[in-house]
Amino acid sequence: MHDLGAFRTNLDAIAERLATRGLTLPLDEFRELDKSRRSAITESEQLKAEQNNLSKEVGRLRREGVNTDELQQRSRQMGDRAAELAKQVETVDSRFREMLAGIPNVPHESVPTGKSADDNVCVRTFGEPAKFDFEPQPHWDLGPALGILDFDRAAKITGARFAIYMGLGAKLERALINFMLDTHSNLHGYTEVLPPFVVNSDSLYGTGQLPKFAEDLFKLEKTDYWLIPTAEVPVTNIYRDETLDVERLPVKFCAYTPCFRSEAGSYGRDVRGIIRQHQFQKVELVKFTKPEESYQELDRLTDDAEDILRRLGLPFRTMLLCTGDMGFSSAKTYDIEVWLPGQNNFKEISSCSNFESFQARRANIRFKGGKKSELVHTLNGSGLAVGRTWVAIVENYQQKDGSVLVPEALRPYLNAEVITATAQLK
RNA sequence: GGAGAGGUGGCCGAGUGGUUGAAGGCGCACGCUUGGAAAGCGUGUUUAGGGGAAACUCUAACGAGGGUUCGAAUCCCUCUCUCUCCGCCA
Repeated sequence: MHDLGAFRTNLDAIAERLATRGLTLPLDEFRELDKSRRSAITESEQLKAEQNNLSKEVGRLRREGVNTDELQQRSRQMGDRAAELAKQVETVDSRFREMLAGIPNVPHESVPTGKSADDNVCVRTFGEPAKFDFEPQPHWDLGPALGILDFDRAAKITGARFAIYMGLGAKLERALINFMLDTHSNLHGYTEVLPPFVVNSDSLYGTGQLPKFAEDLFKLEKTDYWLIPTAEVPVTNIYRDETLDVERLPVKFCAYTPCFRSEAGSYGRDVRGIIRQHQFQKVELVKFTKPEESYQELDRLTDDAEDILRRLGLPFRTMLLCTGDMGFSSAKTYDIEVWLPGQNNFKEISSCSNFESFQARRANIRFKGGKKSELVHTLNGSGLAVGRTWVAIVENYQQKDGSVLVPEALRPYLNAEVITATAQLK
């Protein structure tokens, strides 16, 4: 959500920046709406002020025993007209807010202009794609063969885009969660939180999923509850409608949660394997910072996420997203893409964004140092998507016989050095 | 799920339908006082929106939303949240 005042005064400059996202603002309509909104407000408030005065007059006269029938009637008529106008204000105002709420964040000046993912800029790489003296298999072949992944039975108990992890497959997922949480909380200074996995509409509005992206979410019937699509929602909303003491900033949280996404509109994309599931696990990093520190904190957050991949010895590249490829609420985003030999390609495993005050304004999260309170900047990034990390390990550490070597850093968590075929699934 | 109690400013806590945006207290800020501090005294201390260069001014907000009334923190209805007891339950 944009700031109305700033939006109004810098309309042309903002429109220009938004154009780089491929968005054309209806400037005339906006100005027209703004004008009618303000004149409606002025008119109805003036009327209301008059009516308030009349009411006071009535009160005074009645205490003196004067008959006020006529005055009361006038006041009533005035009140009715004021209410009518107030309704008009409400109509214009809600149309205005709707419009404002539907406008994405303005890209930071350091974001490259571009139309699609093709225009993203690689800012660094780590490691070299491993060379195999055999044909590396995709995880959807390796997993079932090892008896650690079962798609068919998952489809039976639930449906498409669900999976069962078995044996060391399940343990690997759990080991990764623990490894990531330990690394972030013990080494990177994040406070671990375990939030609700179900949230209300206000929270989704606060982080920007609602009202625009309801179709991407699962809603619980007959309630105002939704399954979270990411830990970003409950964790960012921890401080909704609160003012933090400036001394506490930056606040850094890491959280493990399952995530649920309807994946409406992604039919045919990543249909094989566990790359794109309705339910997946993620460890998320969330920060609340002072405005002047948010970009430095974004770089650190991205580095914290990358650190997980470095420790696991997984090759990756970090992409700075161009204006056309960024998410709705973001002002700047880095995607970390891990190398997947089974698909001979890089695949997004983390998305680290600075939302500046865009979410904070919607969620009303402030900080106070001096006299005046100010909106915080919010940031988040995956640290990392656990399912895709699982895939990266299985595919990068696969051996000729179909077994999977366990990365050094993970062995204390898994109590195994190699994942070999077992008869877990039959 | 059943029964009861309650949601007022940063906090505590008043509030007979009518100059109550809200007494009083605490806290906080500034000033006076002091060698310095404490105490004391004085002033100030919500947010959002409209108008204004500014001083300032108007509107709205006492959990949320409706209603009654010339006028609602105060009366009525619905919802919601918190607490206590009972039931059920991991």
